[in-house]
Amino acid sequence: MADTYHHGNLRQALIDAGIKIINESGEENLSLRKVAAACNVSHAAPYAHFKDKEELINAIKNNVTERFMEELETAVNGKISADEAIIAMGKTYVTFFSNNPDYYVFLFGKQNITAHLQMNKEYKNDYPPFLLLRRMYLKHLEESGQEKTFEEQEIELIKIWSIVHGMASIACMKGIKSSIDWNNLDERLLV
Amino acid sequence: MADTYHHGNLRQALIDAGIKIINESGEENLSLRKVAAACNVSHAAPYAHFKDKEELINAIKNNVTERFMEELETAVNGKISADEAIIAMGKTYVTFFSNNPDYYVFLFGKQNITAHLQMNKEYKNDYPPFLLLRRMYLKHLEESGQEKTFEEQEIELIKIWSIVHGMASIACMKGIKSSIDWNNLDERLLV
DNA sequence: AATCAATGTTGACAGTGTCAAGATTGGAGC
DNA sequence: GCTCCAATCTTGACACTGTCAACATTGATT
Repeated sequence: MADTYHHGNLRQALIDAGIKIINESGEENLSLRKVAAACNVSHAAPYAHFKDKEELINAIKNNVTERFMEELETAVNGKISADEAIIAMGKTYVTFFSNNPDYYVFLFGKQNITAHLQMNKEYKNDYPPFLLLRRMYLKHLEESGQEKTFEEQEIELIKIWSIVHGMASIACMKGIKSSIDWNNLDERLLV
Repeated sequence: MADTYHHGNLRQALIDAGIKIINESGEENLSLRKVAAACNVSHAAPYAHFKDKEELINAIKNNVTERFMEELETAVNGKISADEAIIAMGKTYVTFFSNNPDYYVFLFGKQNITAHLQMNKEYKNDYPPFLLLRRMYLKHLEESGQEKTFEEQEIELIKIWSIVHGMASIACMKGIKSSIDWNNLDERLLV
């Protein structure tokens, strides 16, 4: 038990402990009771901060997504053209999950992203990485002087994202990461 | 309890019951005890046929993969050129998982495909859909008179597969299925 | 007919998510 | 300072899970 009855910032401590457990032994090893124990707190204490096990997991997802977004934004910053920025995003996307396959499975594994967004209360508008991609894509259209309907834009966006997402998915698999680099990514992203 | 002490073909019955449960209420609702109960059999009976819960799940995966392969092969059969066949495969791939999002999450959700292959004892060589794609791709190279090293082939193959896999992944998400058709799939698959 | 390996049952164990009831606390208002 | 309340945490319980060991039943082989 902790020195004080009240922990201070148990909510964030639970999230951090959860991430640590996932990194060390995978999501299947994450239990509310272990997370609580890691924070020196009784097994039902998390229920003061999270309605569910699911709600804790979503909080962790948001936390990981924030770290991901930081990398994406540094990759995009400094790039002059939108085309460069999109390619850089794609590479960062793939690299990030290559380096953290646990995160990939954790984020996209059990439930699809749409479901994740629905659960997500803090990010009520959209999935942040996707928003960033849309911004860059609109810039790309502008720079290349193309005109597209909203519908066309959305479809093209989803396709670009599908490709990057699929590549990341594959890149996470064992053995592939080392033997492949996505150097002609641009040929496929911007047709 | 069943009429007879010995069930007859409990192994397959367990697999079928497992698939039914997954379709009706998702994988998170699948437990050994429920599967056993669905077969009118005691809670420990599955252990005569599967070492683990994981081993039952892998058996179910193989079963679903077989059904998937049947659709892929009918899609490919009858196509004259390899290019047509590859596009048809891609569309079937996306359509199959659009129609069965539960299967997608189940097959590719928790563990990546490589891990799935390692667990898989019956299909010791490779993942069948990937083998089919490789056959078609080699035919494509032949037909278009291209020469590539083995290394180049493998990389290109993985990239094609990444794209299709990513598209299927996206297509599984709610709302997207209806508003998008991958009609210019060919522009991306065979660069 | 006897025997054995395969198959199925029963009972137990530790671990899980969840809830209800109560204990402890910091802080707002007096 | 004191009271009181809402937030936080503990304790104890419940049903459910995967897994194992010990035992029961069976079909097939010898």
